[in-house]
Amino acid sequence: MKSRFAPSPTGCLHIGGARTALFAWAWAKKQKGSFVLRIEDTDVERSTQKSVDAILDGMNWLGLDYDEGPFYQTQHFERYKAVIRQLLDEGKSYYCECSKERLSNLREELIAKGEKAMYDGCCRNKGLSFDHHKVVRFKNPTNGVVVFNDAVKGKISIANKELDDLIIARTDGMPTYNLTVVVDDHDMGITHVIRGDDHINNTPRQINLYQALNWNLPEFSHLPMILGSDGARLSKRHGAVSVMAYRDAGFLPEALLNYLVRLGWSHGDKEVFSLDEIVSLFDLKDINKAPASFNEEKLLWLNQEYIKNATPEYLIKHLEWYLNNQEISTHNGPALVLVVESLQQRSKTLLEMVEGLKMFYQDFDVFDEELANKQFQDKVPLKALVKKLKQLDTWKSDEIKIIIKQVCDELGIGFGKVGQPFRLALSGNGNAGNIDTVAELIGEETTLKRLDRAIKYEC
RNA sequence: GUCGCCUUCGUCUAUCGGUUAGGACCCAAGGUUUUCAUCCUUGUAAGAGGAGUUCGAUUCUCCUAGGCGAUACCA
Repeated sequence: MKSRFAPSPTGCLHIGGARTALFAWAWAKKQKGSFVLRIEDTDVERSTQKSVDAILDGMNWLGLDYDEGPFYQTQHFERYKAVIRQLLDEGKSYYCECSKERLSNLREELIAKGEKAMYDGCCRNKGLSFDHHKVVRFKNPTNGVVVFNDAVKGKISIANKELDDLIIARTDGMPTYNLTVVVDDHDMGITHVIRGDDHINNTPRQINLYQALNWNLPEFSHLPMILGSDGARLSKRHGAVSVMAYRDAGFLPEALLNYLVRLGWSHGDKEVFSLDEIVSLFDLKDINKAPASFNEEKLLWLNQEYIKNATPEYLIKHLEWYLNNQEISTHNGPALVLVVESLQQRSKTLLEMVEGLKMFYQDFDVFDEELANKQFQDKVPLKALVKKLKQLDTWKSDEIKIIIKQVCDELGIGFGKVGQPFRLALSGNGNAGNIDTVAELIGEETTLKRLDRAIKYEC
């Protein structure tokens, strides 16, 4: 058994492509088969090396490892030419000299008449010979019905009269998509073609090609599309569509993968799947037929679940990228493991976590004005706090907590009246966890320094 | 326009003819908590519409509507 992911390098790896890759990958792993990565770069006009790299990076970040490839279609030109030659020799294809103008006029005419825009077979029986201005068209059967059993959609049938003679080689000799997929899927021994359902309409054409070549058909699985929140096909205007943009936004790859696998697939009521569980539980028969809308809130929830349950060490591994990016050094400060631990329950993304850990390693310039004017109005609690903290022997969170309580008791005020300004004094923005833990981690010197600054703050 | 595919809470989904139609996200309320967050409890909310088939349809069939896709010398 062998499946493949076959993106065209005309942009980065996007959400939809990643899910297609994930499903093809999961099915191959589940079947103990092989997963192939094939770059479909026959459109040399639009394909770029940058896109190839972006796709590879995305696959790598997601952890979708391939057993074979990456293969590049541009390296298979000779093979495609040979197949086209064979089709021509066997009378299953022909040269066509119709100009693009004639074709577009024809299209307009047909549409105006309310008919389906198709090539009219003008050159089909002309017996034209090779020349550099001609394309090669495949003689699609003119009658009968192509029927195939899609593993997710079920039985699909399209009449041959709805299909025209498709171009398999351009005027410059370059083969086109429908020919190259068939040739490569056959040559590589792909048994399961798993792709987006925008390819359903191409499938009967490809099946006709398989048959003309006397090749065995693979099994087809057409995945429903991923839509944006407005029901339109997911695109840039819905926000981030690139996989790497989610990395940049602080998502863990397994959270994204978990979210993606649940888009169009389910296993009872189970929501959280480890990579191993995805592989062992995945089944093509559980894939939905209907398109699904991308919902970032649920992704965020999953990401938080993963952050909460990960080990600090694992998070640090991922955090390093953001830390380097923002040039944050964590060497002069509390142990990163402890800081990360203190932030795990309160970070939806790694980016939030980075924001939260800054206060332990960097000083801030100003207090949040609105909060400071409120919290630092009354300096008495802070002054009392400082006085007592200075007398502390061991700088430990439980000791600090006791002191805060003492201040509360002495002044006859609630914990919030002391804890809140204390929190703001240390963080600058009020975003911090257990204040005693934070104070312990931040250290005596810095804590007292920041408290002093808070006391001097002029409302 | 034509062809194809699709249609359960706002969103992701369960249900393989008989259920008070279940779970998750979101939202709301309450509890725990030193704010927030976490955690716990509870709540709101769905079978596109219409015909059949059947003792019984969310589930099977057909029609309509809507959505998406394809109609490229893109993939």
